[in-house]
Amino acid sequence: MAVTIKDIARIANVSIATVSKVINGKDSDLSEKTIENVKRIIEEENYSPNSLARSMITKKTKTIGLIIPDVSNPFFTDLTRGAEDIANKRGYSIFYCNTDDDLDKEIRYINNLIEKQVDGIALSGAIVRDKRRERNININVPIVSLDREVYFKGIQGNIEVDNFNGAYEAVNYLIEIGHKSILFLSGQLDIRPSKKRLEGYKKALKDNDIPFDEDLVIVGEFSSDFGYKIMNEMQLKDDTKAIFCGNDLIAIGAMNALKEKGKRIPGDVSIVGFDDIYISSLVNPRLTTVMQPSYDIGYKAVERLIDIIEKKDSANKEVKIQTKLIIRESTSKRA
Amino acid sequence: MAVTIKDIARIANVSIATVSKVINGKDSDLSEKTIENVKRIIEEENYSPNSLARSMITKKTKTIGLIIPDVSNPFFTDLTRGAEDIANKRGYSIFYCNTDDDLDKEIRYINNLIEKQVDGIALSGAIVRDKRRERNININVPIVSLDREVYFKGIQGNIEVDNFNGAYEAVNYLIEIGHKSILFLSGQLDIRPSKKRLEGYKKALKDNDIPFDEDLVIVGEFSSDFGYKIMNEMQLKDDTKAIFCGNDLIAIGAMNALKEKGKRIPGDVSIVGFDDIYISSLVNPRLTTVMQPSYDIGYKAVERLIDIIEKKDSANKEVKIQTKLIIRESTSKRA
DNA sequence: TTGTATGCGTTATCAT
DNA sequence: ATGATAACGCATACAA
Repeated sequence: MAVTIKDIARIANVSIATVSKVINGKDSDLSEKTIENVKRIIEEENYSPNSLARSMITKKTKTIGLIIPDVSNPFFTDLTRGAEDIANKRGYSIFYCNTDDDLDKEIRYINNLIEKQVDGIALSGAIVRDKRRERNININVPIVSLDREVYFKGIQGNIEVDNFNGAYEAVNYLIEIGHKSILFLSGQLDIRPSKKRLEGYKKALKDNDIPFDEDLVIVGEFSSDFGYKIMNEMQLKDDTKAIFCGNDLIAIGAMNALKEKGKRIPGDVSIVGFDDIYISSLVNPRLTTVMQPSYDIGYKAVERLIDIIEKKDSANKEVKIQTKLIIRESTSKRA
Repeated sequence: MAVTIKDIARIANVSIATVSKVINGKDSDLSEKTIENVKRIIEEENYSPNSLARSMITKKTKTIGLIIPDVSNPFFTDLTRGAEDIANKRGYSIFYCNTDDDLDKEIRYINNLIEKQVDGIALSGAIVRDKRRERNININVPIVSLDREVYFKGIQGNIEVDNFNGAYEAVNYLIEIGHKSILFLSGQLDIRPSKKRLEGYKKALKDNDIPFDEDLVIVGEFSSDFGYKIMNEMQLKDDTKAIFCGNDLIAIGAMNALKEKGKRIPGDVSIVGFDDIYISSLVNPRLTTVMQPSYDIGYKAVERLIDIIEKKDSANKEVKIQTKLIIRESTSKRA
């Protein structure tokens, strides 16, 4: 049996109210002597308050849920780390949950988190959504959505990366260095970031008077496998010497396939990724890419969430995060 | 105000005891009619039980803590994923915590988890330990330690990778293909895995009648930076054409530095890593390495922990996990 | 300056 | 077949 506040009270010869007061620092009207005494006994008895009991009364658990598709995806691992850092700094604990982009699993997690009385949820939704179903689900804690679009009732904030502009800059850069025929290897188009990247791609072409060629857009998954396989299967048109990829994994896969085919990068083909995951600067040649500050995204999302929970809620509930084009070695002027 | 069991009872015109019974499936002696009725109202009212209140009574939170140095380290991200998968499968939630290899932070997390009444903790300890201090800390929930050695009282299980054998096989392989002078770029020697790898390295030399040369062991950190910098600073002895690295990040860093210096891999230098993180098969040349099943490690640790919590505790509390040498392209016969 | 009493939402025991 | 009630460990309003 763990020692409780009652035990401390008994041993210290005071009431539990008194003990409670010193535990919570509300000891302004207690005598120095009792405070010291109680503290000593708490120490001696190795007393640790039961936060469940406390939460029953305060209606706060100092706990939040973080729901993401998969930590193994480097983008989300950094995001997860950022989330934990700010949570810890603010005195919150994180329940972390992987949905594998499965909406059912996501909803089960949400229900579980609500039962566990989390103070709020940071959610990066599964790829395929169901507006109808989501709108019927009542979530009674603050949620901030992260990067992806969700339709639950009561979303209280949104952290969004400027994917449009990120893609625009990347493609524009490719055009600047002489490329006109640019292949776009996209991830699933169901999620907003993909749509925005496609829009950015199109806009950059348009602004440079290059006609859009739909054969140059191939939709797959956000994996190196997709990049590798598609580059193995398909034959690049003679004049397309540049590839813009939906993320770095795709880019790295594509790069590997191309290298195996004897193509030189960037000599024969220029490649740009998206994300700037850890390995992109470790790969050979080092990858030119659009950096998304994934750590910051997690950090800011949770910071925002906690602000909402604690009503420190500032004005703007939409946070837009900018990307940055990192030019490394996988791109070069078109010969 | 959230709807409680009381509200359901009132609306259904039954007692809270009855409602509680249907919630928990203990309805063997309730009439079909009331069961259906209560269920319907629970549905209608969107009732969600408060697990805090439940846990106060059952003394179980169905929650465990996972403490690791850093999710961003690819080894730990996979481990974290494995941990979550089994936890979820068994109906548990995970509090996840990063210590940055800081023992103080680790202990703060442990205390916090205990206050939150976790049913158990899976712990991969910080690098630098403090036996004296740890032995004074009383942890009243089951802990299983993961990969690294810790000294808290009440450790109830241990998942350990056979680092000795992993290193032995790797070095032995290098010797088999003709290498005699093998540089060892080790991570911090404070943790047991590093010590074991060093032992394995030495043993392989010994078994092949190669004298141990302490100049060939360099201790740094488990980062690509270390590998990169050390290979930039130092001059390889003429006859050392093989490097065994404490992990893949070191190996990749070293490989990059060497390539920049004009060395060909594996033509001029053979390199072996440790871990088999995701990127090792994406890098060029693809890295020969000692695979640690990091996902399984997390999975089995938490599985073991839950078994202990639920007293399904089978006999052996020590789980030893085997490594596997993955031969890829970064190694070749010595010319 | 300290203590008493109530209640948080549930489960579990024991009546009825 | 159903219900009344104690108990879990704590915070808080109020009394002393």
